[in-house]
Amino acid sequence: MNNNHDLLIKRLFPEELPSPAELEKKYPPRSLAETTMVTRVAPSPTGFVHFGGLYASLISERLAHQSSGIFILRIEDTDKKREVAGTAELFAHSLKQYGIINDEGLNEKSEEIGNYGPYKQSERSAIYHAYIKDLLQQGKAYPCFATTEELEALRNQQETMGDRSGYYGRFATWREKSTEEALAALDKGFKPVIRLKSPGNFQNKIMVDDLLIGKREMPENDQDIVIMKSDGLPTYHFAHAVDDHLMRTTHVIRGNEWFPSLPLHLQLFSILGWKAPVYAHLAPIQKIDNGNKRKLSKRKDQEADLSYYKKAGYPEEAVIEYLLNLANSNFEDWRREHLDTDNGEFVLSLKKLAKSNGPLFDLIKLTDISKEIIAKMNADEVLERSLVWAKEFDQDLAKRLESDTAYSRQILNIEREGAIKPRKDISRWSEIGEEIEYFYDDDFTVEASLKQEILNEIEPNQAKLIIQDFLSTYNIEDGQEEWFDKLKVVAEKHGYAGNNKEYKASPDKYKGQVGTVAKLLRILLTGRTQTPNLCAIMQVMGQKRVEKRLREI
RNA sequence: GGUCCCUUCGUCUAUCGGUUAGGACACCAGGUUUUCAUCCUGGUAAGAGGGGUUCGACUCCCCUAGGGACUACCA
Repeated sequence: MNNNHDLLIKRLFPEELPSPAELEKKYPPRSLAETTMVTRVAPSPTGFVHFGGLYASLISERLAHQSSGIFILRIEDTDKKREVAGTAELFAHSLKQYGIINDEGLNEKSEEIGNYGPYKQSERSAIYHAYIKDLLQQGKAYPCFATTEELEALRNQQETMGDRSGYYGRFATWREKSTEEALAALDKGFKPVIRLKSPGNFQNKIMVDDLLIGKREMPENDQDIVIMKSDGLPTYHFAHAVDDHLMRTTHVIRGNEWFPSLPLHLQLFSILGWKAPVYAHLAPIQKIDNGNKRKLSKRKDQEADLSYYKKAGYPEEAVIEYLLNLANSNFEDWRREHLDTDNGEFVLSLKKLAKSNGPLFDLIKLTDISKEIIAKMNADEVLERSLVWAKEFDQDLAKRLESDTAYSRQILNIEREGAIKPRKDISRWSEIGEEIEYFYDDDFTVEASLKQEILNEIEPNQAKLIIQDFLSTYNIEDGQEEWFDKLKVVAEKHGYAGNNKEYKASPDKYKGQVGTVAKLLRILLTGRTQTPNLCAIMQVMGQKRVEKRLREI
């Protein structure tokens, strides 16, 4: 009997495996202070980076580094069916782009760093097998040859009978099978999964503790869950326990979809004889759909995919600040008091993390934050970053920006550097193209209808005279005040009030007010009715261009 | 069905038994500006419902309702 049991284990794991003791030695406890946190983010590489993944990464990284700790990127690629090649690299790269630096695991150069690796679960098979073999030897796990069909049938039966579904208790038939039966199944070429022989009782209540949710009572786990799939790879649950123990993770920060598995995970740690990490289960970012909230979903919501923000051209720090805002609502107070401080200096508090069931994603708030952030940038930065964006997503804009970078820089600097109130009208790089369009001559036109609109307000011949008079005194060097004074003189000469108050006081005395004259210039120069400061625009455009456009009347 | 979580302005949230329930975004109105974007001032707007406990409840307890998660050889 005993011999057969050994034989079974040998047939299951013929390879040479390290012992648990050796692994303990190879991955020793980190010599860190009590308060230091070791955190990790553990995405599964299924083709894209989820917005929520960035959120969890941000929180984990900040907490680790605020405590002089370690932040790890581990790749959970145990589901070979869903894996999409290159996602691990994409994740590492994205983290880096958003300024989230991991100390261990895959870095943005696709190198693995750190002494607690490998950090890809598919490369850790020997480690998982070592522990599974050990559990098998101790009789705490067993092979199960139940087929998918059998399990399906079991589920159906349980459902109709009103039983809890799952592989547990009297339903866990392979738990009771003899070693010989297992060997026979093996002989027939069947590939088993390995199940945990759960010592739990569903009737027992255990206390679980979560940093965000608090202490809660939950039933003990009695499910003989699969710890190793028939392809030899571990399931999430088992890999989590092994990896977070061996990597010496102190705090597991993850989505609260895992909260129901907590009794199971605690049981795994206990069976393996390890101290469980501290858990913090994060509420997922949600979206409203037909009046109901639901998690952001890759399939339905483009904003679930991080690449959406890149393509739309939101600056990375805007996304980060939005996320910080969701994480700690006092972030915006901090931001008001520290206008120019890097958000890295904000101290993130785990305690202040919302306990709600998940905030709704708010694109408008992101936009607002983004406008503030871009407004603070200088022209060089705006040029450089919009150019980087344009090269990837808008070739025409890139060409335009590069055609005369000094000119582009001047355009982007209008009402920016040195301005008391810098413009806050750009929220994403994708808006720059339209914003600066009219400064370039290649396809500049004034729509006929627009021209007509102003010529209905100012009679055409008079408009010509106004332009003539204006150009006769206009000097490109004129500052704001001089410029406007001259405009007023011209306006008044032609029967327009010099300011709105005068006009309003006696509208009958005037044909209009100086704003109407400005509108004439604005339309001829830019082809639109709303632009930044006209004087500044003209200075940037230059004497020749201004004259040419104004004479196009 | 079972287990568990959640519920304050439209949205994100503050309040940790005594507040005119505060802020931010959004929205509306007024003001400043040559237009717009700003900026300034003001405004609309909230404790799911019902029971307790208490001198007093958004806050503590219970019930109901609504929403969410999990219930795989997916994570």
